[in-house]
Amino acid sequence: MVGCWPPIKAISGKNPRALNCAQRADEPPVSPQFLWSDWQGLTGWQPSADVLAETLDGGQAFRWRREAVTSSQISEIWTGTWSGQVAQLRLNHHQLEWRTPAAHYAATAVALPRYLGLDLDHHALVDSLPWRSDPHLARCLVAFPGLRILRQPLGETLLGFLCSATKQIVQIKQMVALLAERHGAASPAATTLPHRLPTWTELAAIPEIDLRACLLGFRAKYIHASAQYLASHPGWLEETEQLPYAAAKARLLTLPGVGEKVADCVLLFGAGQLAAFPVDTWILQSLERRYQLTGWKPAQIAQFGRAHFGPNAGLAQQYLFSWERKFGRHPSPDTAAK
DNA sequence: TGCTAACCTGA
DNA sequence: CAGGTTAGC
Repeated sequence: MVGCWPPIKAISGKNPRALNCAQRADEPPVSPQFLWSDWQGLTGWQPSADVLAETLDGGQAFRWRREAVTSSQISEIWTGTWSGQVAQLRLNHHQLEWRTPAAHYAATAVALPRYLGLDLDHHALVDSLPWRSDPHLARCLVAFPGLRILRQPLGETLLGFLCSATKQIVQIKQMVALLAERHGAASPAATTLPHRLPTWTELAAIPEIDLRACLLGFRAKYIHASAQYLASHPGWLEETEQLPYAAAKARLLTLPGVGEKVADCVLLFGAGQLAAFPVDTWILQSLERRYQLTGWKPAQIAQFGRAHFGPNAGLAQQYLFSWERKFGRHPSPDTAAK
């Protein structure tokens, strides 16, 4: 079973900022009260509900949860966590708003925009893609306006994608939720908030059998072995993060369980390396169907992707990926247009 | 820059 | 069968 966060009770009501509001005597002492900050507007990004969902829950990250809200004009709230941060996001009349446990406000106010990639000139990045000469790419860009590449912590991203082999997003989310719940530190703000993911040092101390108990299957062996390596090489991930794309990828590929696809995902979503072009089955399918690259092998597709889409190929990849998942479920002999 | 099966588990 | 990697032809 996966734990039930975020706590529904904690979401209700208005801004619980009244610090002088004494805790009621009939409230259970087992649920330590914490205060959410006021909702704050986020500038620099105005995604639709669909694009917000695709960004948070489209396979880049595995620790965001959507909750339906019935009692107001807001239809849903996303709760996510990374590093020591917990944040909620909502769309209020096209305005993206966020809040965090009040005690974390200052840190999250800095960390959230970076996590969402809002410190980058997204328009310029998209404009650098060859959409003028590529009608399918142009169609993908229009279909998901403002879709972002997240900038997640490298170590957590690595863990998530070590879980990802032949698994769907829901299952990966379940694995990392179990890892966090059973082996990660509780949030200092409240027991009802999601735990952190275990650090690689913590993971190294977990017997493989206990990892398997988190539904990891054969992936437990890879995570266990990678954890042994990382625990005995302090600073290895931090150094990897500083390297240029090719060198960083070569290093990641030495970890057990990390192949081409996982390495590129980790670098794209966990290190801001927009040159990384992960080739999974969706991208294989996309380039085969939309670019007539029938029969090309993953390595060839990757080479084509980097050459055709350029230094920000990873951004293009995310649009193609999202489009294929949403619209490409069944083959369509579409735009053979050149 | 070959190719294929085995690897765990459950939506 | 699933958003892959690895061992072993």
